[in-house]
Amino acid sequence: MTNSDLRNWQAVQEEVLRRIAARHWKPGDFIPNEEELSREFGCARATVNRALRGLAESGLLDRKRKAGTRVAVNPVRKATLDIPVIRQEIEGKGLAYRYSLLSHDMVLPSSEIRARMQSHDGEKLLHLVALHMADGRAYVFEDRWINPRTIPEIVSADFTNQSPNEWLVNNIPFEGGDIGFSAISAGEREAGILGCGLNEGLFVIDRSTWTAKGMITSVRLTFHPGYRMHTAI
Amino acid sequence: MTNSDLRNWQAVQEEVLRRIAARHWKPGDFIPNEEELSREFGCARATVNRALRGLAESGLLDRKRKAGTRVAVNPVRKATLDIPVIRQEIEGKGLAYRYSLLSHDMVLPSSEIRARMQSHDGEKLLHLVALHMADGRAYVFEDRWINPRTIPEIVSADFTNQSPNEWLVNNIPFEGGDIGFSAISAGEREAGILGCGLNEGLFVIDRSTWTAKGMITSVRLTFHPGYRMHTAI
DNA sequence: TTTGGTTATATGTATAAACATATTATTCGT
DNA sequence: ACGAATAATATGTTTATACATATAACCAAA
Repeated sequence: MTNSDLRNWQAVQEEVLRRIAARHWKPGDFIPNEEELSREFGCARATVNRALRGLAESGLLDRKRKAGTRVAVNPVRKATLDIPVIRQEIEGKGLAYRYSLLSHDMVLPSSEIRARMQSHDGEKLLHLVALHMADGRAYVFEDRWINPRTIPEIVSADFTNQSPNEWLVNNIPFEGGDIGFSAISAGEREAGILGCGLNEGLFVIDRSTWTAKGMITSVRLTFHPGYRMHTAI
Repeated sequence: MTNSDLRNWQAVQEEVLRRIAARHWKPGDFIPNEEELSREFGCARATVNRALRGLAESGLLDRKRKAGTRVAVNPVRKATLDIPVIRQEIEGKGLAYRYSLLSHDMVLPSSEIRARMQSHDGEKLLHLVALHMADGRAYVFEDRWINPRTIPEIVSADFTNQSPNEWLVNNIPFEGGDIGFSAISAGEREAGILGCGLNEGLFVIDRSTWTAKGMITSVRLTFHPGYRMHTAI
């Protein structure tokens, strides 16, 4: 019954997964400790550790020092999604990418944007609006605020051939950020830019990124109707 | 200039990150190999490996055997999102959870659903519709198809006190799945169930999960207007 | 020039051994 | 009975060493 030569961490991981799936180890149960498992599987404890650490990272196991390892009671599954540069996403689908800059101003932001960008009172920010097209059809538009205090180079950047999205990705490594996903109903502005009907449901991504020096940028990406973001678990 | 005692993998990781952020190592550049770095940092190669592997997993480095390690040219950032059970998501926000089952039938699926569920021709599937409420207000509704061939226990399950979502999470460990995120515009049905206006933009999650035995379930979660899914990177 | 096999090399993995650290369990003093 | 000090223990990490594996680079034969 017990396999006696699981000598690599992938095999150990699969066996543990199998036992969880077979409900041999049920949610909430403690599983044997690393040392016992390593003896059972005939491998080193480090190998078991590697396998279990992976499962804990993906939320399937809960581990605590001294307490032990247990099967997660409520498997909060973690999905990882790739966030590519828009041009690559479009070209990756085999479509022709085109981009146009719709506006480019230094303006005083609304209080909401000012708060999100942690900008000073009365400080102007760079506001960019750009449209990304796939095979000539509107794909997503990018409404972006950038803080020139954090990124002085931005004022001399040329966005005629490269989108702000791509410029930033290529030039400014960021250290952290947060992303929100939501849906809106197309208003006059969105319908006009994307060329879709009023009130169509549109997928929206809001993203803010920063470095140690401060807030870099905050952007809203509003996608064409029917857009679907996809991932596997 | 060179730090001489980065003896744990977190410190190594931070130093590598710092050099990338400082553009000392630019996108596309090869970085020194593990052995060189371990000498520079005064630690074991395994420690460097641990640090770099983590950065590669999060998409910041590209590693290939023999070729070496380079800073990712187009940092496809990976965001991980937690997918909790709906009850927990609601209770986690400090709101009162309630749930009601709107319908519960064995029916012949549409061809689209039949394809997605990989069900046989003429085979009936379990169709469930349930509404999840937070503080008495519609939060999300769950439109779910389940294959009783894969999950025979499902036909005798009682969904009066436990939602299909929670029943499945607690009883059927799954092995794989895929998730799609999109937006729709509220039609009659959605507006009726969620109690929102017609044409409001609604956030939608489509998820299918399976085990080795076959397709388990396919569900569409349609959220209330204004819902926002959130994550950090 | 192309094809195919060989070699060198960087990452990937496994191992034992030791120590670190968090946290539970126990014991002891009051 | 209660809280504080202490021991026990499971995971976490580091190390040196060895071997595995993918593959870039090179070289030779067609």
